[in-house]
Amino acid sequence: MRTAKNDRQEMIIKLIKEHDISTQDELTSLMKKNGFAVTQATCSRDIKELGIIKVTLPNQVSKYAVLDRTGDVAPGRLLNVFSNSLISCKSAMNMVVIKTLPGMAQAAASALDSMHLQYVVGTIAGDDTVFVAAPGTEEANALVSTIDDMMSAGNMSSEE
Amino acid sequence: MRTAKNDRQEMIIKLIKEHDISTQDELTSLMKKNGFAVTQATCSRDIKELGIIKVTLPNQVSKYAVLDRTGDVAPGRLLNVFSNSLISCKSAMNMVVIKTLPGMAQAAASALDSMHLQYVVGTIAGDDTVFVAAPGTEEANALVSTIDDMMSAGNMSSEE
DNA sequence: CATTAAACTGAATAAAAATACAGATTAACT
DNA sequence: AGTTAATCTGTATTTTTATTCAGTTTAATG
Repeated sequence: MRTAKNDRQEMIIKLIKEHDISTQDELTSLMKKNGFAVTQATCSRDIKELGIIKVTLPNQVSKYAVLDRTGDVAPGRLLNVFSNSLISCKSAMNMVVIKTLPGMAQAAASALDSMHLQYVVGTIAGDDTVFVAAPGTEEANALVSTIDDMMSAGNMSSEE
Repeated sequence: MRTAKNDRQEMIIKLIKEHDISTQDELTSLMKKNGFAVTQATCSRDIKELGIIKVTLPNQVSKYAVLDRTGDVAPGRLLNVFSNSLISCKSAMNMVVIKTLPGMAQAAASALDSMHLQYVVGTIAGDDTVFVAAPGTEEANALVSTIDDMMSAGNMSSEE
């Protein structure tokens, strides 16, 4: 069921994505302009529920940003989630192409990101494929080995 | 040169990585236990400088976390929304990998697209990463320069 | 050195965000 | 419907964070 709260939180996400908002009072005003009668207290609660964060940009100005929630997991679990959803891993020039179970690519990429592996310049995920950019062909090959190792490590089905 | 401030900020990062800290007062106490006589005001300033954020975990508990900025944040003052959402920009062979604030990649890619820059063959965006394909390595490097310029556009004085 | 400017920091305070409390609304069940 | 429990939200307040102001230290230059 679609509640008023759902609509409100959706609008909050929309506004935060579209505008540079740096205080909850600002957000509250914007919400009112968009037809949502809310107070700062409610915005505070919604922001907390939605896991929205306040980031400080390099120019020392801060603003709210919507954070995707896959990021903060314990390392062990991370490796597990990652390795269990992988199907294959190959390199193509300086790119590593990882195949995952359907719908797992986002989670796998996010897990990979938080491992901070050497040579990973960046990752992009679709539904069942992750692209990883490496500096060059050599590094991409090295990454494939590393990831292959993790795939076998994760099969030792012991949990935390 | 290694200043007292450097040491202090390094310790702050260390403590935040190792402990679950949810207020600056907590951090201040921990700092004191580790031999750094600081006040909450200084912690606040350091946290801001370091781009450290406060995240709300899925269980609704919040804590500070070090946001990975890949170390190479571009200097200078950022102007518009596009450049404000960029964190870093590197090339890897013929690819340009752009890191953005969480949730900003789509917007950044779309903004980039509408600029019709030379050499941009195509872009694809995840949550906080944009891949840009260029015809070759040279062109990718040129693109990085162009984007770096945009990131520091509007700075008052020369670089630090 | 001496002088001036810049960077840094603490104490006090202002600004912003989170929450206790109470009333209102909704849900679930009899 | 009536009852109870749970969820939700605004007001007022507390808690937390950012900043102002003034004093200090550090750095740069004559």
